[in-house]
Amino acid sequence: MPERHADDFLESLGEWEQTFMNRSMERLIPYVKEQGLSMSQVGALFHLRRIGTCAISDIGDELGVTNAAASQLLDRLVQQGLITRTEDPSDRRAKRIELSEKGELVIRGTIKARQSWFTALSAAMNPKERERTIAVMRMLIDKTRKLEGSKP
Amino acid sequence: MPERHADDFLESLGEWEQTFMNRSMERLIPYVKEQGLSMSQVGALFHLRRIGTCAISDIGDELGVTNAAASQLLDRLVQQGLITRTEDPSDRRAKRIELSEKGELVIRGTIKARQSWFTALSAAMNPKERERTIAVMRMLIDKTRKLEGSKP
DNA sequence: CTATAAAAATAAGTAAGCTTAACTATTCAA
DNA sequence: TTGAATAGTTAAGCTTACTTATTTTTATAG
Repeated sequence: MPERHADDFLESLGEWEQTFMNRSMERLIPYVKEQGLSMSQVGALFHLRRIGTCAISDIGDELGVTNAAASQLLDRLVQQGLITRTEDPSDRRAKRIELSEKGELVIRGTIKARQSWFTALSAAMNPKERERTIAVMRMLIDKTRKLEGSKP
Repeated sequence: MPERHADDFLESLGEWEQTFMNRSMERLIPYVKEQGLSMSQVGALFHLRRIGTCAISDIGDELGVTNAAASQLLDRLVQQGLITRTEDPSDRRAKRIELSEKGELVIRGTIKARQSWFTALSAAMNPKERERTIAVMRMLIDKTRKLEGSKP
């Protein structure tokens, strides 16, 4: 009955998602707050990091908002020195949005905050368990990236 | 060199987190938008579901905001029929905040949206791989729940 | 060269989400 | 029973995050 296996798979993955998110958010929320940022801003920084240097409208598309909204959001990030906004030399109508060094540091900080509980989890496992987990994680990462419509 | 293993563990878990989040957000963002909700509101609903029936101030603590802010946020959710706010019979100063049926449905919808890519992932795996994944996930869930300061 | 399209910025207006401060209602302890 | 503490709401004011509509600059097709 492979059906059963498939259901168990969805269930355990879903439950893991819940557990994972709860743990990660626990530290992320106060960290973002103390950095004086909003969740939207952090979200935008992450999208930017993922898609790399891009135009204003790309961020808007990504976040599902109008270009006007994206322009304003990014403007606030420029003011905080988290991104740079330069003219695209190949099309002077467009702007190139890029993470600044400070922005990269903030992202690293949020990742660190989110993942701060990883070490405790690691410590609660023996080498064999860690090894099995690494193998499964790598497989999942690989398979997920190969899914249709996958982003780089 | 157990050090090496531990590093690999943190790295693969971190990378999985990134991949996972990207995938989950991709569908969550448009879903939340079309429901006419904000990310904050969805976040509040999830906290409420996790901690169960509670007081206004509990939500405030959870989200790291003042009671006034929590009161206003919850008021908007009451207006949308997503939660109920009733007087606590044992202490009439306090209110009992509870998810409504509609709120529960919205939560299920966001979970479904977030996890919509799970089936494609499952399909990309063979039974043996799924089995190994289930075992690892269950172990991770179990160990994470046992971490110090774990929430119910 | 001109008309049109495209990218971004700006203006004006709205709602959400936050703060502090003041206020109401209730509980509880001296 | 009075007085302090607690739970929540309300008011006023601010910023963020959005919208639509308009404007500016640049690119491109005819």
